[in-house]
Amino acid sequence: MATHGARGRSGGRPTLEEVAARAGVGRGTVSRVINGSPRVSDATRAAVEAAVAELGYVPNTAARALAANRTDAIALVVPEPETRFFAEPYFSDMLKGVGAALSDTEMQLLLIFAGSDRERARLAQYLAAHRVDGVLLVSVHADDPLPDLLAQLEIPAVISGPRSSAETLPSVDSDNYGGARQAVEHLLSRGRTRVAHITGRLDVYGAQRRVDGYREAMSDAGLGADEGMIEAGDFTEEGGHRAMAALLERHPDIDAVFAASDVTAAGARRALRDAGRRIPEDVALVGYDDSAIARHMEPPLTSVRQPIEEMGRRMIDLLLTEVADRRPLASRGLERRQMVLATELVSRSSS
Amino acid sequence: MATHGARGRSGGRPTLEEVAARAGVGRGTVSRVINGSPRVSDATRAAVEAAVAELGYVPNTAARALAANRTDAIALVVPEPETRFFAEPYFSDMLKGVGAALSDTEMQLLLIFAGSDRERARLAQYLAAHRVDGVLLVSVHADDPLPDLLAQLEIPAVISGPRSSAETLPSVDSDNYGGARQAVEHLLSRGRTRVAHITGRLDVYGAQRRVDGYREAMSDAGLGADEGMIEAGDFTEEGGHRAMAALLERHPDIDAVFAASDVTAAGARRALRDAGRRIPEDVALVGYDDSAIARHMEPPLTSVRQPIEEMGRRMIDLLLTEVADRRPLASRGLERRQMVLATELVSRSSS
DNA sequence: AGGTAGCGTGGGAGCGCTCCCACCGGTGAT
DNA sequence: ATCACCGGTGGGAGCGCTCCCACGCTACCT
Repeated sequence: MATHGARGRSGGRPTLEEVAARAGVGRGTVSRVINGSPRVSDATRAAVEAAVAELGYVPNTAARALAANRTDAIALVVPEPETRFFAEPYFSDMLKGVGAALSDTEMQLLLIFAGSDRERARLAQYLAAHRVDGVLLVSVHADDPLPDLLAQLEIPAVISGPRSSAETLPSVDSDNYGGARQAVEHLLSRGRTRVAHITGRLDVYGAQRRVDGYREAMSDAGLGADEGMIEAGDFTEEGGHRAMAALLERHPDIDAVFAASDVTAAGARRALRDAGRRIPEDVALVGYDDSAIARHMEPPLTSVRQPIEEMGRRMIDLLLTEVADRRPLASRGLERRQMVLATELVSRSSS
Repeated sequence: MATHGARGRSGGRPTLEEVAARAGVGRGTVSRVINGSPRVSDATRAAVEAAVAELGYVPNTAARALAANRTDAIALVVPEPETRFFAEPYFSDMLKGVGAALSDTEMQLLLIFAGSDRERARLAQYLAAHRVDGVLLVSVHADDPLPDLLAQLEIPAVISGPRSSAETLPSVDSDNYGGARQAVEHLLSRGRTRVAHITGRLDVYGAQRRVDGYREAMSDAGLGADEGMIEAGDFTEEGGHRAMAALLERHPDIDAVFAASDVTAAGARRALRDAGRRIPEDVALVGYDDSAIARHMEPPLTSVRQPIEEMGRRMIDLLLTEVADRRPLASRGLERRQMVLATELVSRSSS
């Protein structure tokens, strides 16, 4: 490595100081221009901008981070193995929204997977080093220690699905309860009466809310709550298959199924086929997520669409607010920092 | 924001200096321990490590980056829109290998998409700010300006597929030529004689090499080079469908197809079905990549497997070497920095 | 006229680390 | 005994920036 003194000065990247000299102003002024402070005269600003352009000046991020005690980076933390991340369109949509919201910002987005214990330990170290200004948390389970760690480190965070109705972190979610109702009411409006539900992982709050929506839509329609019509799945295809098989065994006369995810619905479909049931003639099927799977299934799957991209965008908005508030220790608190977005039923031929 | 003087000292994160005081040694010694220098006595090392543990010291990355002029981060740059990244298992496998190779390192991996012009401009700015120590380039087209930019900025880089036979950057690739030969020879050994080829995007060097492999395997078998049996695809399903339809029109007697990717093969399969051809009875089909698609196709698709995870791992090895070499300006140069890994044919019922 | 805002500005101090030089004491060679 | 040497160590200088205080100046008050 080059010796300390020999670096800089000649050849290397230009520094703030050099820009200042070139523009004939002081360091402070250049810094103000770079950071868009309004307290600079137009003439000075122009001179500085010219010097910046001539020298091809690019601020040194490390120096800025050190002096200002911020990193201009936020992390999207996915407490799942890579595999699931890529398998589920949920994440890629979310990423798209997040990317879009960030694209006219100086913020850098980091994608961090924390599926294994080892990765989680690494993440903890990473956060302890305050290498990001804020964290976006997706798909967090009820007992995850991550939110507490973040709170303790005083790192702003926004969570996608609240962990419970008493979530303390700012959150953005879709209306799981309402979405489930939409699905069930749709099936009922089609004349179905024996509607079963395959749930998601029940340690995910959103999955519980879908169960709530199912239950209440059924009882509102005067169709008592037969708990035998509810079977636990886990958001996987295999789980959907298993659950559907169990349901058919208990209630061979089922005429409709609301599955908590499209992948689950795909598993259910397989079990229905195995049992010789036709879709939708014998059994109508509705999924959740409106993913690519839904469109390509045979028959195409009716599904509840969540505005995932939009959720990503809103999460960024919330997080950036949190990060900015951090500085003047604002009167934070009771403003509504929980956001719920509406879902939409996409009707296809499976129902 | 807290005033400058008031930060640190009390309450905040412990600094090197505080650890030094606690351990009763100098700053330099703590730094040496943190960085694993051998020039520290065992007793001193133990004392420092104890102090680090007691204080919960975590080095300040920004300060380190500023002082040492390195970032301890590398970027995986994907010059494609997010969509393709998620659609193709290639990338997720690569990411897995890269992640594995990096997991026992201090290096942080950044994932950067540069599909749009806007994103590319952002990336250029990012690289100009030297925010990463090195770059991993995947799926680069022949005319991409990125490699030149990296060279100009003197940022070490490793490329996955070479851009041409004269690639100057260190690269890791699978044996596209050999893989294509494997595929064709497999088809020939099954008694097929009218073997067509649907290519990938021909501005990708690897796709060209597959064509070469196809051509030479055919002519080595004494089956002249009928250029009409080659049709250009573009790695997409739609392209595969179109190409297959064109081939069938020209040569209705085709009895085998080697497609340059599994996705392409999926498109070809659809066109074959449309034309009433049975697979493999009428036409045998071989793909490339051995992705999930291959396993789930009907019938399951014979495919050429590239050791993508392994490639990711090797790329990291090469890149870390480059990054390290940078420091003592080593005798770089003629050592072999192009790496080619063998492929493997996975035989299934489509052929 | 003197007083007093307030804008636009320059530059000192400091962020927490790495690098390097100087220094210490104990070896082994002379 | 003298000296060069070397492993082990302390701490100064500096990385490039932000923050803030202080300063000059103009414009407006009384």
